[in-house]
Amino acid sequence: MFFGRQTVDDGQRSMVHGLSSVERKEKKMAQIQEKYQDTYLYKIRHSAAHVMAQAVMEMFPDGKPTIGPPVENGFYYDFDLPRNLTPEDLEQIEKRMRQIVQGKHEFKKTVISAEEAKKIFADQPYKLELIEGLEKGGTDEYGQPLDGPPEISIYQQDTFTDLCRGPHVQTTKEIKQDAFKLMSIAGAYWRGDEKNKMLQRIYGTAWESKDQLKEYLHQLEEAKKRDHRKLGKELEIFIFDEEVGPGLPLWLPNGGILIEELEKLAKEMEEAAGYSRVRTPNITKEDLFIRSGHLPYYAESMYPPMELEGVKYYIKPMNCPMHHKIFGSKGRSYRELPVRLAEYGTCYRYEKSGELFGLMRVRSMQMNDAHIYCGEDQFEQEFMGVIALYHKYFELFGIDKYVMRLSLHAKQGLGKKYVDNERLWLKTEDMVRRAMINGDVPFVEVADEAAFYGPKIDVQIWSAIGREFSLATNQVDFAVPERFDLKFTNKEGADEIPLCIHRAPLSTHERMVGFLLEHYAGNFPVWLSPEQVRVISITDAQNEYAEKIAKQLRENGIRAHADLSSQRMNAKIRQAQLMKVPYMIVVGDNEMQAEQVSLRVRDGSQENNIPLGDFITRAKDKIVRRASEL
RNA sequence: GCCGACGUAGCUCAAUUGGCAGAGCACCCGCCUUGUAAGCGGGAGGUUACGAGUUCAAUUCUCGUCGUCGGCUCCA
Repeated sequence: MFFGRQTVDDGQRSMVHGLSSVERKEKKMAQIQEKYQDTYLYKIRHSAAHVMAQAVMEMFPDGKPTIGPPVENGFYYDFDLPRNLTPEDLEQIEKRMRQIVQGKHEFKKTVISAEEAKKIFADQPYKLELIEGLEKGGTDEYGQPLDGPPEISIYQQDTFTDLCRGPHVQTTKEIKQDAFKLMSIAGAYWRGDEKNKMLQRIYGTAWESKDQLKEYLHQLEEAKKRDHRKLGKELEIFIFDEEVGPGLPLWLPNGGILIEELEKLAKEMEEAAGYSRVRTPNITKEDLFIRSGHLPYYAESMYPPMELEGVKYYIKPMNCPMHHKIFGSKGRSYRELPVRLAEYGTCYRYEKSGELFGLMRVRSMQMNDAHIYCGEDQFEQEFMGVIALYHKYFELFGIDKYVMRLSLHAKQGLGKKYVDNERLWLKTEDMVRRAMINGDVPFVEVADEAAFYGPKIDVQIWSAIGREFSLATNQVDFAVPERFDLKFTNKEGADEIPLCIHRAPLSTHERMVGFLLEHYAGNFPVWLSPEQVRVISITDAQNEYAEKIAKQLRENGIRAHADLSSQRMNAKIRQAQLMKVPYMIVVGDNEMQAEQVSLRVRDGSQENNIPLGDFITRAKDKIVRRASEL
């Protein structure tokens, strides 16, 4: 299991659906997520956060504590402190925490009134703000919305008192002094709002035993090995260059192959699913984005316009408006619906500098985009057709660690973040919800995550180091087609506005390749491997034979190179293994005389003296089937 | 964008309190001709990210710029 930090305390604003008859991983994940708050581990972590707060407040009596919840794998606490923390401070705090937990101090809960609470925390402005939230009943102590006014309680251990609803362990001694560790210092905005003051956050991890902690730290080390940024460099997939610019990846030849293979896959699948391919320009007049309504919502993350002869042009951050133009370029009958327009569109988004993250978050991207225009009666079938496509891809890649998230609007965002039409929001959200339930696809609902023009299903995945991303997306658009005056003639001969489904099952090339690198830890299946076969000669007496074999493989559509260097065979094999080449063909005098080859597979197994023709048949079969096995 | 840390050869990393910038791998040359994860020797490779400042002297200290990383915010 591997959750993003963000998802853990989402308990109140998310709901889980369609779990009854399905045995997928999401079910387990969702259940674990729901139950986390009832676990002993949760109490340990919550209590460790309080102990940490005590240690920090002893060090900085003038500091102001804010909130400190458990999160996945650990806990954090945010403070407003007179000076910035250093790594040395962290050591001190950790040392002091060990003393405190040894003290076997009891966690004592006291239920109090808002008035009493305000007295106790009179000199703690952040706590007062939380108490007011509790009093009004609008939000809990973490700022999450609540249904009614909750009971207000405090927890005390040793010298430290915190506003808290618990639960906690009995005494500090239950936090094993060798089973927790402070991990990092970070900045975090008060209440997660960038307009607020930036606080100092300390992240820690805590477990039931020393061994569990050790295991967790080991897992972190292992995860770093499959970080796509590290693998991307080692396997020569992509680079970033300072002079080219941040977030603008350069694809090396090996990366180019991955992209070509993904694109080939998408084209095959989309053709089979009845899509038509279109091509659209990378820049467009400002007018297009004014009409689409993107500009007010998106301007900040768009590259600034270039002005020529008094006309402003933007680099496109998305393809939809162009596809809308294609749909609207002629009269449409209900008979030709649904119209499915697909394009691997290249887009540019000016993500803030601090948001960039390897290939997972970039500024130039090639999107597996398509827009489906359909009537309302066709919606469910089309929407579920897209979900089916997702499942086909995920099965092919063996992706099972994901959550489908129904991203909804939030009432307070209407007219700001979201198109101001509550009726259509509720209607389309319900359409998606019903489609998912009818299709028996498990999903979670999360408020305030929709696109500005409609609800969507996002497929959430986690990078090797645990950061959460939307990989694929399937969105409903009930607003923009109207703005483009899109229509079709229905059976009754009247004009009707189509619904639009935006979808990107294979995400962007950037995020998909980043994800796949981590997913396979660089061990791509044969069809995706940039180099499928490396032919290794044992001495240079076989070089000519090796080259002949490589040529023959290439003529059969297999990506093969011969390693004719004068190194020892062992070194050549090592290099091929490090580059994670699935097949190594080894040829020495024996093979050359018998006109055969010896095969070493990436997993270490070997088969000696087989006819080349047999190997070619086998390799081609794996490639054509896009087999996951070697 | 915000808080913090970091930036040394193509890559991974060294360099005691400021005192001539090093190693392994990769690369080039030579030797070796080898049976399933590193054969041996030699050579070349650096304006220590960039720009200022302090100092007799700066990779080392200070400031700025750029970039990367851990988070926050935001997101395909």
